Amino acid sequence: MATLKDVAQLANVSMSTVSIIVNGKAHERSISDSTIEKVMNAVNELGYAPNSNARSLRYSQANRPKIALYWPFDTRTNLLSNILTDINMQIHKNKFDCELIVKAYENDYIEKNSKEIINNSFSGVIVGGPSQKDVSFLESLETMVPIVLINRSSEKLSTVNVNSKSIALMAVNLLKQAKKDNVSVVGIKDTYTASNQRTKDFIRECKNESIKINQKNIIYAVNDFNKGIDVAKKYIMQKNKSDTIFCESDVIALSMVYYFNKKNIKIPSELSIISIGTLGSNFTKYVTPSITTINVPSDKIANQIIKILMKKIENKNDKLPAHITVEPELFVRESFPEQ
Amino acid sequence: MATLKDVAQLANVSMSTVSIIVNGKAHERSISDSTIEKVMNAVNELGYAPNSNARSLRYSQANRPKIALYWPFDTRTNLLSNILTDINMQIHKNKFDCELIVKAYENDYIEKNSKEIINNSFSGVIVGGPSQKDVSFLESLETMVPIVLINRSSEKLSTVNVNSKSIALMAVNLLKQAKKDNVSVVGIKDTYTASNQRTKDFIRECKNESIKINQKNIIYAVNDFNKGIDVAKKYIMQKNKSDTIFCESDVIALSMVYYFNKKNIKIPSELSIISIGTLGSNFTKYVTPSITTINVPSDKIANQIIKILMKKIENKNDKLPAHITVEPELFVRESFPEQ
DNA sequence: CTGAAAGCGCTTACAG
DNA sequence: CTGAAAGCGCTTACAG
Repeated sequence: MATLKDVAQLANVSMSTVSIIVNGKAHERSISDSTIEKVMNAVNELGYAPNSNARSLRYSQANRPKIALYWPFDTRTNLLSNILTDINMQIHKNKFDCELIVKAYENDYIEKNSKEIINNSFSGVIVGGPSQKDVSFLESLETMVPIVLINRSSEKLSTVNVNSKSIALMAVNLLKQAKKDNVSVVGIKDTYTASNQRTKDFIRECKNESIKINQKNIIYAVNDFNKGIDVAKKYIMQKNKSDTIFCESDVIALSMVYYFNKKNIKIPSELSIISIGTLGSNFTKYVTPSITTINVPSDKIANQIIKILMKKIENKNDKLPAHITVEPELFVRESFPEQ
Repeated sequence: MATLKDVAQLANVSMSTVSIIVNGKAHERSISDSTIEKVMNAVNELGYAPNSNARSLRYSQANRPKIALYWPFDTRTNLLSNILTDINMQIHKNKFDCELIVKAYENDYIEKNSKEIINNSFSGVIVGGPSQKDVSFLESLETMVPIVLINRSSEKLSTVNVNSKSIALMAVNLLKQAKKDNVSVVGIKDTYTASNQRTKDFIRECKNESIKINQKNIIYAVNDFNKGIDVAKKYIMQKNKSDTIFCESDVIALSMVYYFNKKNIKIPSELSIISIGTLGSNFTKYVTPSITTINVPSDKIANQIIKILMKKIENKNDKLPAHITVEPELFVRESFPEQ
């Protein structure tokens, strides 16, 4: 990478002159046109780009903490988009004077980013959507930088999780109130995480309350907007199907409901649906029928993440990982019968 | 802000020692426990935080271009969330080795951020959702840094816009094919922008094609998920209502359709609906009935933004603002009668 | 109109 | 076990 010095040498002028020209102050400082030309030629020849770190250092620019949000780069449709928006808002609300840097990473390969994490380039790191492998890697890192995982568990790193058991209990309560004792389940197929914790918790709580779930009535699907169609088809083909579906993701539930409408299956009279919500509650509120969801509250998650980081950045001695659990939010709507 | 030097002085040790300890290498370098304690006390007393610019400079860390995305901090539900996700993806796809920094700003007050923009702290700046005032301010800035505005027009700054006229033409074509010659319009009420360009364009094109729009059949509403309810109520109360609605935002269209369903107004046989789509096409695809939308393609917009910035960062001489127009995408669905 | 020098805050190779 | 010094790349006040 060419530096100011290189440019100065090539153009046969001093570094000051180059600096002035590169910063667009040539005329203000009445640099001669010939010098400007010489310098700009050198700049282009060398492909010079100023080093922003040096610049910022020189400017003694407010040394704001830098927070990095690592984000699997192919994530578009889930919780993470909301969380990013909410992190942005919470930084503002908490008047946290920091710089938020969004870094895409590839699942299973967050180690490629290890150098910048260890180097303490950041004052805090938030990791969304890590695989098991990514989590293990991050845990192995010898770094002072506080790392917060979103919806993952770890002994060593801080975590903010939605309370998976609460989700299960909320769902089970709804079932009990409506006297539903037999449920079909739609779970998410995920390559990168030992996912399905929420579905597992739900299944366990159902057992506790003697709500029946036939193994054959559990359908797994990729968390994709279109997959609800397949899921609905599979559901319809089931023998001994239950009249109730618990769905791990509203992303799937949307198209599922659409297909049931098409097939004239009446919701909720013939079929009741509860879904976990990750999209933000507005997206399931105005479909017909509106979908009863137990929502993962991205705003609360973002808020807790920011609080943890602010605290740990404030107090370096606070080395213990924080583990915060956030409660889900129930939205009772038309897809599930009123008690 | 305390520096390493301050800590060293207070702890009565050299800067090297402080640096080693602060970086967690105390044991590896066998620093005595008493020294560690002295230093950590000083660190805490002064609230020392390392200057990451100096650090990065010292590490000669890859001097990646920094791209700042300015974003009105209260924006949650519209296009911008998608664009951020897409910018992230496009950076990856284009193998653009840069740092993406997300900065929240308050509409009408982007000037608060002017210093960091002028300083060349960034190699490129993307601005989403600026008000007229913000645009004027940015235009007045004497800076070498390329600035790209999303969906705004400017002579001086680069812009990436969805082709508003194409949207209008697509909508008008649908109307003509379906022999609709009388339309109601739902427009967005926006505090910060001379918005409604799209609605204006649509109205103009309708005139060109002799499609009637009664002034009384134009309803304005804030772009909020719940506002479709009010809009639908107002529509229902209209005298001489048309049997077709053109809606400027799918955010509004969702709840509007929901309310029409409730009131048993049959779509599309009694009432046809076309909406501009900003949410991403999946969100209007699986509501019942699915909504015909003309979508603002956030992926294409993001792609163009990144291309402009890559080009301008590559070639400093390229000072002329780029003006890129991106074509909308039509999704014909159930809310509008098949031709 | 242009240059030499100081210094932003940090880390590391080296010396002791 | 700890310190003095060099240097990362830049900008600016000063000198001429």
